[in-house]
Amino acid sequence: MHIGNSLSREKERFTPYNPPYVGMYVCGPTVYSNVHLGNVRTFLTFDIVYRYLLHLGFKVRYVRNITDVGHLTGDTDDGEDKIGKKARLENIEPMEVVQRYTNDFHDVMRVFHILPPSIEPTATGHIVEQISMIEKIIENGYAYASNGSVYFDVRKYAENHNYGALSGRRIDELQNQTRALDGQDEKRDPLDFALWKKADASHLMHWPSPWSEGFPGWHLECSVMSTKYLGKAFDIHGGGMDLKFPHHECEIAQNMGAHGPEEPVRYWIHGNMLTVNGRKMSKSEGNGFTPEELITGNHKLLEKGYSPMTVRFFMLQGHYAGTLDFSNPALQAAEKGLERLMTAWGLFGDLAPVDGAEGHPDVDALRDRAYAAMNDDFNTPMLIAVLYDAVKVVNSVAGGHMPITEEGISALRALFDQFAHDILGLVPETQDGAGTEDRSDHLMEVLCAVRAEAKANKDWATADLIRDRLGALGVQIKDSKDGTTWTFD
RNA sequence: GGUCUGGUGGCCGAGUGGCUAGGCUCAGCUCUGCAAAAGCUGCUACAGCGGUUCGAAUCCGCUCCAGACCUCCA
Repeated sequence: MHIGNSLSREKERFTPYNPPYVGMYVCGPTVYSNVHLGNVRTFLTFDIVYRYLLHLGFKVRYVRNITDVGHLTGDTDDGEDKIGKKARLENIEPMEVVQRYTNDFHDVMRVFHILPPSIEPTATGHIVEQISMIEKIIENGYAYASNGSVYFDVRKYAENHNYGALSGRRIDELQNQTRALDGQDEKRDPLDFALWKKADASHLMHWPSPWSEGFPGWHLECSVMSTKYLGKAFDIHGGGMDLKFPHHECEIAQNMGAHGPEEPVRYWIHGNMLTVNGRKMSKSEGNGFTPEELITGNHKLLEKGYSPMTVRFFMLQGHYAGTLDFSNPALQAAEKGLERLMTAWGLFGDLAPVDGAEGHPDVDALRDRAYAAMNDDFNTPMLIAVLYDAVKVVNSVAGGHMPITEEGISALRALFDQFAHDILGLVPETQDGAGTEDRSDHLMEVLCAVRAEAKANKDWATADLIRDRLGALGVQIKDSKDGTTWTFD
């Protein structure tokens, strides 16, 4: 298997440090507002990585954090904690903010069938560890305290480390660009970043430390929690493209500043952005959808509602490393495509072997291509193309156009179960009121029997009446040689 | 300005130095009482200009265009 490593900018063969164990860390959300679809895309990307590694038999420890403190609204010293700000605005405790949006995040993950990680640590749960990591970095000479805050000494670090290796930035160029920023009096150098910030009187979230009553810096929690649960050097670190700099660059610096020269992460994976009309989806642009808006279609940029599975499928039709543009025609195409895939998948129930000397489908070849697609940097669009070839096979067999053996059918079924279900996480969307399904199926059988009787008598008026009236209710009738089937909207 | 992505047929979106991606749309055919579904067929693209090559959309250079990051953002 090969992974596109953003550290080397090349596809590299995946070899874990300690097989069959794999450690994977993904930067989770900051829980101060609702997640939008752009966030969902990133977590979906790593859901696929996680699922595929599990499918291959790896024992994966998947750590995805919740950032519940520490990120400021701006770079200046008077910048306010986002969570604190929200708490002030809504007149509630910061931890209420955190809880509310953590719950929301979990709900959204569930709606999109994104598996929960093995460990979901929070920044506030690791204040002690963060303080001790700062102490280590100071001990090693890469950080200094100043007026109750602690800063990472980027210049000092860069003397014997390659700061900027991940993002391709050169320190001298960064220097030029940062010079203009203000509110940096405490720093020795504008490039330095905070490990600990002294809290001013208005700050709601603060903890005691050797330096001041304050709160941890922006990038520290991920270094601390990845080290704690995955070790000083682990296999995969993921996150959105927009975290590459400065967040991940700082993480590397903190890890190496604290623990020594070993690269903390072997494979960096960055998911690309979701765009809307060519623009990055973000909260400030007002072009982000919440899942609710998406499902109901209640948003000015949406022509109609789209189901979570449609969106999941749509996102998987593009490769994670490229940007993906969110548009109504593209969503509608995905909706139809998914329906065709699901319909074929549902046909397995009544698929029977068909005799024939020649023209048997080569299911082994399909499976090989499916693995080849996933092994090539989790190429889900290519996998989906393979699945569509399998759809054609299923439909041909179902239509009696193609011979197949009993083994062929079960191999085909396994292909769908493993790749569409286990790996892509696609499941048929449940109709409202699952408990009523049996009864409505029985009712449909009755109606179809009546209609078959009418058709046998060439009473087309009655047959069409039944079909049209059911169609108006959202039930599609499809006749074939072997009988009649139906689908619900 | 720097760093980094990308520009593919009507739309979305893969990929590869030479051989059909796939989905959606559209047209035709088969099947069918009609319809739908399904199957088959067609619409054959790779920003522009140079270069390397027997051969490039795929490699190299330049140009143009778009986007992201460089301040919090998945």
